[in-house]
Amino acid sequence: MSIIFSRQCEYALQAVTYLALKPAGEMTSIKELAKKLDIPYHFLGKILQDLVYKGLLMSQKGPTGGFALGLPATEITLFHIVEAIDGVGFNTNCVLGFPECSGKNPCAVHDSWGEYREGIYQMLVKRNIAEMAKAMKKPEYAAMRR
Amino acid sequence: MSIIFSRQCEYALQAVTYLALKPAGEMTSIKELAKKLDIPYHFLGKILQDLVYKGLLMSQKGPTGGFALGLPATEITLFHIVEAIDGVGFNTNCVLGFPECSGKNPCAVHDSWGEYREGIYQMLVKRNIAEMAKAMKKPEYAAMRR
DNA sequence: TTAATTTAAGATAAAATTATCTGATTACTA
DNA sequence: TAGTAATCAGATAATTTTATCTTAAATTAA
Repeated sequence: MSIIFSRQCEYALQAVTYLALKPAGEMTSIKELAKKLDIPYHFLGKILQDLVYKGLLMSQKGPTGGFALGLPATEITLFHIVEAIDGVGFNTNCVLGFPECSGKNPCAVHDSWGEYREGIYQMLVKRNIAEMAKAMKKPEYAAMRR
Repeated sequence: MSIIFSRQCEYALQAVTYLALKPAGEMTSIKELAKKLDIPYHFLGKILQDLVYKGLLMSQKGPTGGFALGLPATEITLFHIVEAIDGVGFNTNCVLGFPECSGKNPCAVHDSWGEYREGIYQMLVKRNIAEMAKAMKKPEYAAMRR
């Protein structure tokens, strides 16, 4: 299957977006996130831990504990999350896997892929979680929030 | 790791390109392909079998046997190979994995991703193996052919 | 016809990713 | 202080992808 981001990364993007829909400062439990977003509980726990470690989220233990954004939603870009979970390998290697392909020795699609790659990169850098959350607020997305 | 095409798919693209560099009608063994392209022998065998089944390659058993293109190199597009190995899932689902995202209920990057996806699709459809092979003929790519 | 060489095919193994289980630690509340 | 609910952390399991092993079947050539 052709894919861009790992499942972990998709889960992370969804969870962080969900958190951005919450009132500032409110903590949300893994339980709620896993249930509403249909993500495996413990797997999600690991991912959130990772995001806390990277500073994108904050967490608190105990009753009333949970997770919340570690930065203002407008300051968390999609790229921050992708980078934290998947790393940035996607903008270095040949898209077709040719080991010899490089700027000096481009394969036949090297240049056009370069443009798309840069465009995608810019998309990730420019779009933040507040924007993602705003799109999710539409009534059609009600399922995500309840 | 962020990735677009599976490793199998990368191997397939490289092997077919290698075959396109050979004189028409000449058979090339898995052994040679695996060695020159540094791809695991038996794994490559499976992939080539698949491509034969899909009609993109032809094969012959016995001494002097091997694999060759099943169509003129100009008629095998990158998309043919990607489709045969990875399927076409990459141009249907939300790039960020949001289950509710669709044309009716777009996530914040739905539209821009749509443009890149279409561009990448066109790139795959328009570029054929003859073009890939031509790029590989440069001296810098000598490693691929010997 | 026999030996050698190659693909075909199925079983198995290894590695990576995804998912689950268990117990420890922390913190709130009654 | 005790109980409860939550994250933290490590081990384990399941699944998928990648890779290997073995044997069979086909084809060529001596």
